[in-house]
Amino acid sequence: MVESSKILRESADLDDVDRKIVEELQANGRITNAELADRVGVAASTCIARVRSLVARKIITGFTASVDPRAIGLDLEVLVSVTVRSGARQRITELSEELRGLPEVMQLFFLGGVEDFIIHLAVRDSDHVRDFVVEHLSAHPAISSTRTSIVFSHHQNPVRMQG
Amino acid sequence: MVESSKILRESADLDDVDRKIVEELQANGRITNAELADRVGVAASTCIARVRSLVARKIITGFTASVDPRAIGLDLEVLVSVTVRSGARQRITELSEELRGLPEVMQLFFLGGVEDFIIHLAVRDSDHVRDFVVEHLSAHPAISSTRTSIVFSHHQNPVRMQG
DNA sequence: CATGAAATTATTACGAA
DNA sequence: TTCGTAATAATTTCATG
Repeated sequence: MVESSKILRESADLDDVDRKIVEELQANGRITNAELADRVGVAASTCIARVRSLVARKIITGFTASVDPRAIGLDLEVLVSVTVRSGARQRITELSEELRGLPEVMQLFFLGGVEDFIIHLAVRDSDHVRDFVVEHLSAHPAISSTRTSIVFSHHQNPVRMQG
Repeated sequence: MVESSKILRESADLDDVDRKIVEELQANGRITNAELADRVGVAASTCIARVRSLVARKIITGFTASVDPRAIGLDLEVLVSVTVRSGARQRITELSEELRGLPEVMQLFFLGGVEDFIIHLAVRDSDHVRDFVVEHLSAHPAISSTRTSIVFSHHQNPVRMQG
């Protein structure tokens, strides 16, 4: 089925206009359509159709405001590495769902390797970390061990085209 | 200086309207101001002033489109843990600046603990990971060791109020 | 600070190329 | 698909409470 795999790749293929739109919207997701159209060099009506197509094709998965955790009293970020008890691996999915719902959890990486998860937390202080780990991790029957590291700084980049 | 520390905290303090705006804009950063005002229950002119204040106070640090790396041919995500050579710790800052500029790097966590960094990469395939590690990490004089883990899945949550 | 109203801009269907 | 246009809708300034 060479055809269908080619079609699948083509459907995600971005031309120069799409690429520029994606770049601009990653840098400023609240830019007006008119301004975006100007920057990209197409008509406003073309631009809005392109943006909708990018969203419909799930190339753009959403638009979000970035919030500084420190600005709302969450002064401490940590990464917690978690190892799941062998024989409880089938419970990883339900555990991950549970963790995702907790307000402290900013990110969850489900991994292959020695560690099964890494949890990125934003919390008030070190007492809050301890409470989180005790309540949601140490006590959990599927969890074998955890390791907590302080995050001194954290940078997030836009997704960039490569190759 | 009880006063000044109180003032600092107050300046970041959000009332119910601010909290609702932050929540809505994290869920949909491209919502119109009119719609946002409706949802929050204030006049459009009030709403836009609140949003600007949140941005001016750096509570909202930006607005971005979320892009699916797989949709643009970056089919593999990995975390690379990096340990810096003791005696080269003062070079961590410059190394981090260098890494941030690379297109593969989506996130960079600068840590306290056994590992000094964790790098979150989006790449084409395993050859691409190997090339990245060889070119930018193994060869670097400040780097002592690296460990790479495949990311099976990755979830990102909005920042949520706590307490 | 918040609001409503007025003026300015932006969004968006749609017809034509 | 792209564009220009025209109607609709949103944004933003500002005077007033």
